[in-house]
Amino acid sequence: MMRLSKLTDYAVVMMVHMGQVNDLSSGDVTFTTARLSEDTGVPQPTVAKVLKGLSRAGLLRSVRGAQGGYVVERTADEVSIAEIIQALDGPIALTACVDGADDSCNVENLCGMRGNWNRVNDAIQSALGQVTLADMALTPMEFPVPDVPARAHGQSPSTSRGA
Amino acid sequence: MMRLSKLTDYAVVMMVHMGQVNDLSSGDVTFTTARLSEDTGVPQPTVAKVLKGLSRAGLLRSVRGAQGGYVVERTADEVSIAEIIQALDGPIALTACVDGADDSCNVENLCGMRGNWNRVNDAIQSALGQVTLADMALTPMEFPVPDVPARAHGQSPSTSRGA
DNA sequence: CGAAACAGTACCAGCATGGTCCTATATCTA
DNA sequence: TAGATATAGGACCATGCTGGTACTGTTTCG
Repeated sequence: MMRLSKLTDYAVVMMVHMGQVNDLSSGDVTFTTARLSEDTGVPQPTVAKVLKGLSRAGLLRSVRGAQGGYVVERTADEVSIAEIIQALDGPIALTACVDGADDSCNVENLCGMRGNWNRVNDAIQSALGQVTLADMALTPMEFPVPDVPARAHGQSPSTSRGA
Repeated sequence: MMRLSKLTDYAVVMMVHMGQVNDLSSGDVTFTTARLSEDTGVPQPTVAKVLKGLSRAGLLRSVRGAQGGYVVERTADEVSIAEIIQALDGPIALTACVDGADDSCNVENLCGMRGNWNRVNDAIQSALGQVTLADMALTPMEFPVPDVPARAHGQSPSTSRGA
């Protein structure tokens, strides 16, 4: 469930990547979509689409023209996952019964309790808001997840294609 | 983003409804899909599909044969939104890079940090786990949302077709 | 034995997502 | 100034998933 879009996934990856490169160069590196495409393996047009969204949301600054590209505006610990998600997938809303829902809610019988979804959304929003890019950049493999498929509630990092 | 499936939405509505009816009758009422369809306005086959999932997950008990139907197994405050979501939409996993992803992750370059999505998922899981059906059943209309379309981040209880 | 009601599966339509392409615009360099 | 570079913005199409339906089987009551 709640499979967030690939675009968002890419976005996080790219933001983390840019942050890391930026760190090494200790300066504001300008990334072209071409370079990011190489670095990540994501096709160039798609990279463009992702970065466009991020830039529109203010997470990146775009520099047009020759020698142009994208520049990160904030450090990794200043950007939350929630922001990235919202930048690409729109507002965090769990139910389909959001404002635009003209005729979705004509099933009056089952509405009436719908407003309470807000609190669910808030909970999620807050949860996502607490995870920053810096968290996502933490040591890739050095996790307390041995190769034993612990599976608390599903899903181990990479192994588990066995199923 | 993260639009959870309608099925899940229906599920929550039905669970809440059954809980309320159960409360009034102070007993274990047996609900047929036909009745729930009437009560909620959701087409019968769809109701069946939803309840089947819930029953398979152990949230409901099914009684086959004549006079059969579905019976709620737990009270509203014992069932979390997370459980319902998982019952219908599968495990709560935000990224597409979950276990079954054989070739999604062959873009090795961008993987390596993917494991960290787990913590995000955990955060969400925990957030959703704290909201119970009882919470969702709270006073439908008595919310600090007047009839002015305030729309903080969308969605007012029942009005909203006005748009 | 027949009716009622769930179980399971297969099937189809609609729609959002993901990805591509094209054109316009801005900037740098020669 | 002219050309090259690179983003901005939007349109466009294909794929896959979701939502919904129908059909058949199985269980239980009367």
